[in-house]
Amino acid sequence: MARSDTDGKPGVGRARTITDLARLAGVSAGTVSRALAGNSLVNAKTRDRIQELARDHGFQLNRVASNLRRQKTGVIGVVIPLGHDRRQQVSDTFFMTLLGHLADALTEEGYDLMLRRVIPDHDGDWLDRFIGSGMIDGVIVIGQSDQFARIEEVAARYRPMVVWGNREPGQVHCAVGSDNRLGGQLAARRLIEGGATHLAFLGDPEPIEFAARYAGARDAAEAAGVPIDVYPTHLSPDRMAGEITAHIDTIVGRANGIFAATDTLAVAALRELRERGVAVPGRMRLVGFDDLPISAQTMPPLTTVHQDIAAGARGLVDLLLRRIAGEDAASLVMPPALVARDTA
Amino acid sequence: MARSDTDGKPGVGRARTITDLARLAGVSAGTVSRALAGNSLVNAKTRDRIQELARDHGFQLNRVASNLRRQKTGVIGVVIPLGHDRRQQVSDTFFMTLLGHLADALTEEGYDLMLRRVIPDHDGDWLDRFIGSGMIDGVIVIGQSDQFARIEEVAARYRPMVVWGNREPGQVHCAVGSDNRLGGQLAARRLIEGGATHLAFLGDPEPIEFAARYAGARDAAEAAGVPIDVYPTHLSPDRMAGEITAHIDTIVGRANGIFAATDTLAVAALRELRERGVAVPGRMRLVGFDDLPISAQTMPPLTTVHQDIAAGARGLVDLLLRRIAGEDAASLVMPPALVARDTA
DNA sequence: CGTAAACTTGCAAACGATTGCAAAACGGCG
DNA sequence: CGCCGTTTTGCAATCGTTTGCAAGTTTACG
Repeated sequence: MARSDTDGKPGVGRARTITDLARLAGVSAGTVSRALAGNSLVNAKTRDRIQELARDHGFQLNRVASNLRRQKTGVIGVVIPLGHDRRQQVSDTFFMTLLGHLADALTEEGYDLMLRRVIPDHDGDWLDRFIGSGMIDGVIVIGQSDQFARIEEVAARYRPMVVWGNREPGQVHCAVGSDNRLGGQLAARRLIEGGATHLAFLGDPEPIEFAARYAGARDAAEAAGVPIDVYPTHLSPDRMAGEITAHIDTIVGRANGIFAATDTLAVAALRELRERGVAVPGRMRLVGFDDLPISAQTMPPLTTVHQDIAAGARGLVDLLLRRIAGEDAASLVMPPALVARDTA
Repeated sequence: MARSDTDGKPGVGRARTITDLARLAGVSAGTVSRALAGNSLVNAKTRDRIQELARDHGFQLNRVASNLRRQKTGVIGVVIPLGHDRRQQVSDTFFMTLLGHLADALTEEGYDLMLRRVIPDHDGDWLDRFIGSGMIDGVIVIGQSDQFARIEEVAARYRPMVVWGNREPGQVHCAVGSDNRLGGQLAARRLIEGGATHLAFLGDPEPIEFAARYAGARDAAEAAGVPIDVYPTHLSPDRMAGEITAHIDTIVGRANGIFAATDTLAVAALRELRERGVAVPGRMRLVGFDDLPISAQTMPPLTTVHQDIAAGARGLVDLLLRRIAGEDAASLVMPPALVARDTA
């Protein structure tokens, strides 16, 4: 890679390596390294002189070499496993928002973020490969997808890992997530208290998080002696719309309360209902899950179960850093909260 | 880091370095390296034997060492500069969606993605520091923010960089983005053709992309002899709501057509209007920009200017890879398209 | 002025993989 | 069996920093 020698300030070439800088300063490479690190072992005057020299020559430490030598990278891996047919998950608003907050929290702590999207079906080794690369100091897994078993297996021998998702009794891996079951209970209870006598669960009950939401809703429904039906619906934008359209007439015929596994689904359902002239919440009550930014903007504003995404991100980062430090941090389950707006 | 020697298959320890593997196979490290790389210089039988050994011992190549030696990392940096008071940009839906598609496109090409969020005001050296770290083979800058000059300066000496944003005449850096000015024209023309006689531009006209959208709208407004006022509004969720509430009464009093710089703003405005009982599009016409997934879900569905985000991401990646390969790829300006829904 | 203690510096060995070059092994053929 | 041309392999240098250790330089103080 050719590089002009006359960039930067006039008459001042760029210094590429610490050795270049050492030559310029008339000291050894070791001293330069210590000077740049602010190591107190080096004479204050020399240190300042070298740091100034580094600035003047636009010197940037080669972090790859540094990482190799120190066996630490200052990079946290964030991996999103895409289970079967959940292709679009990466652009799912919830995950994207979580990712944004993760970026914020990690930046705050001086870490870089390496994002990797994997399809476990194509690459059974996805977690080991990431961890073994030596490029990251720890890993955050966003969503358990259908990889619960593999995550457990890896967790048994690799400490610096935390997972966004559900916590099962007796599970090994450190997870951060909402109490999905409780959230489901809150949602269903709200619908029932508002007068709903027949519930519909809108969403794919396969993924473990959604399964928990459904289980919670069923808890509440059974306690109140109210029936609840499942209407499986995918999250990917291309399939979602059609599936909801297909479901909605049946739902309107049978139920008077909908619990959507996600606000994304709830918003779409709300639109379908209003297009058909079904009064919300008059004729049909509706509760979502997530409390995305859009949810306050619908007409009428959506009643939903709030997850504090920013707090979740901070929790993930906090636990991970503690595990990197060797501490044996435990899982974190965050209580969801019902946000009562106007759809239920 | 202590590591048990009995992980994996029974009786089979883990091999950490290529040298471990070499010892096990009874060959030299060089041969193992070549075998794993599938290099034809090594005997086919030896190669297979070594690869099997690697599998059995759960061997993972240390990519940090490999990167250092090869002077290539297989990682692309994605950096989001947050200009003054655009703190929340990272969680802005548009950027998040773009990021998701970038992750897809880069994964497709076998690259990893390193995400970095920077605040240029706090760190004037943000671009050089990222580039000089040696950790990335190229960089994608998401949004020019108020850093146009610095990006230009860096582009003059660093090739593998592409930027999402506006293209100015004579600009050095390689950009991919929509023709914002044309988009603005489309929006304003639509409002005017629908009968609007006084326009309002909702959004911060400072960032260069938004400035271009406003300029386009003014082109169309002037051509039609229609006045257009600017109502500066920030994008960060905490400030946005209040500012829009403050603006909306004035707007309703003076104008009958709103061009919002972003769908996010449009959706919020739509809500305010409906809350006040202002008929849309009857009394007030409204056009947004971006065509986010939500925009089709509002009531009534939002008329907006569509940007093909997925295509943009592919364009960014494609151009970057060509530049990494040494080609001198030029900027890409994508035509926006008006999506006529029901608000104008 | 001598000596011990306290600072500074340089040297050289890592970190783990890749690769040019030379040596060794192999196969074919006269 | 000897020689030559191919394959295969090993050796050792290299990528750029960091850091333990030893050597060199000051400083302090009796």
